[in-house]
Amino acid sequence: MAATVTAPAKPERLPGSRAERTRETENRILAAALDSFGTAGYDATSLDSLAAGLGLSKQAILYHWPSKTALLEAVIDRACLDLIVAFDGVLSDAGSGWQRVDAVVRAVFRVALRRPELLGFIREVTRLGGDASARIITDLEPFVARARDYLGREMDAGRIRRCDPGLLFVSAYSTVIGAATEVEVLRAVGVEPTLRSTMVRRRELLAFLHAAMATEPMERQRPA
Amino acid sequence: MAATVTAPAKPERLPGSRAERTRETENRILAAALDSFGTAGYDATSLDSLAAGLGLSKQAILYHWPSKTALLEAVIDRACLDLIVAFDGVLSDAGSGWQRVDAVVRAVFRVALRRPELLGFIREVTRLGGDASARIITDLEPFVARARDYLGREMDAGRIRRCDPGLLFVSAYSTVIGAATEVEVLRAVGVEPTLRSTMVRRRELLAFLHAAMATEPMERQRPA
DNA sequence: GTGAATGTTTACCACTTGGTAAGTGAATCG
DNA sequence: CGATTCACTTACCAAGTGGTAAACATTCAC
Repeated sequence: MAATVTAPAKPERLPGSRAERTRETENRILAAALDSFGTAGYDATSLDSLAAGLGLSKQAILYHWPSKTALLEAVIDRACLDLIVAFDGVLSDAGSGWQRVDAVVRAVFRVALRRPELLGFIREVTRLGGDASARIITDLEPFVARARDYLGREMDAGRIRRCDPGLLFVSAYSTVIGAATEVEVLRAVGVEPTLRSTMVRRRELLAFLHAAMATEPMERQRPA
Repeated sequence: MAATVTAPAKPERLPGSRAERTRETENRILAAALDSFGTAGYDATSLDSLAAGLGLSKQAILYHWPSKTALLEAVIDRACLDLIVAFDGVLSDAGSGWQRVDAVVRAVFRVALRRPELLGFIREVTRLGGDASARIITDLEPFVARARDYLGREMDAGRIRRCDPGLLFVSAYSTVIGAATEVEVLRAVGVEPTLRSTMVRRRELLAFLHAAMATEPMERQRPA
């Protein structure tokens, strides 16, 4: 017995103007590419599989971007935009002193939990090197500059141990990204990536960072 | 005028027994693969290019290992062996307390300078995930266990801030590996990877780690 | 409604990939 | 010496790669 499907067979027409629909398509492609690039890796992602996952043909992708590397560049810009959006609030209105570092670390872990592919993608791009790395660095430059300036100001205020802001930034960056993304390494030391352990890890990391950077004793954490 | 080449045209026969020569060939393949996997990446390395760089044909490689993944596994074992060799002395006879961490960090930077592809390869394998990650974790397990035990003992002795040894290990691992390998990120903050800056970076990182981990003030560094 | 722009598909291509099959010359062994 | 094993090469293949060309359907502008 043939089931009578209520929904019509072929329409599947999304609402909105043509421009809106194409923008929507491009967004879907960018999101899927970001996900696959960030988890499977750039080389391991073929345009065919990418398109198949979206119910499109490869040439649909190549219509919106002329080549795979052009798509990569678009994904880089998108990822950086997402990052800036995710951190902008935190960097702007979070209080001064250690609260700010605390807020940033929390934001990183939030991103690592909700959008792990985003951090994985950043790491993947820095691994690819070449033009891709250059582009991501350019995109995030104002971001990095703000962080470095902040660290410099906090040092001047005596709240953070004085040292080279750039190098301190790299140390903190590696530590945070590593703790948030090195799932395999965590497994190696017997830490399963559960939600609970992630929270423990974050607290542990904050203690680590505070001990490494701050000069004042850690303030009381915000009440649970 | 044809130059009279003193060396005979075709012999190029390496000395040693047949077994020795094949072992030599396998070592050369493993070294080249480790290098390419660690810098260009596993996916970006084709057996053809690998063989061409060695003056061999691809099938020569497939003679010694039945597939590319089998070669990867062999390279993983080799890389872990190299790592253990590079660190064994340091972990055994280095003094107690903070000197030991100090010695380990120095060893990591030594490796990062002399054999950057080795650390890059470790990172690449943890990125690949799956069986490869499992294998590297198994290979390095005794190593990690020693490090964790050491951290635990130092905590008991009150020389290192008490916390979860596994998580502390991950933090220290990410920080050290990141500082040693994240060249692109370093460039982003304006740190060019020169020898001089590397030494500064190492000192900076040691201060960072010491502040994060130790309970006692840092001892005088060994005289230059 | 008509024609043009737009988004997408089918068809195709040159090239590279990991891997197989068969052959070859030298080293080794009886 | 002769047979065999060994290390390796040439020849080849099916599958997949990024990318091009052209046809097609839909939507928009007029």
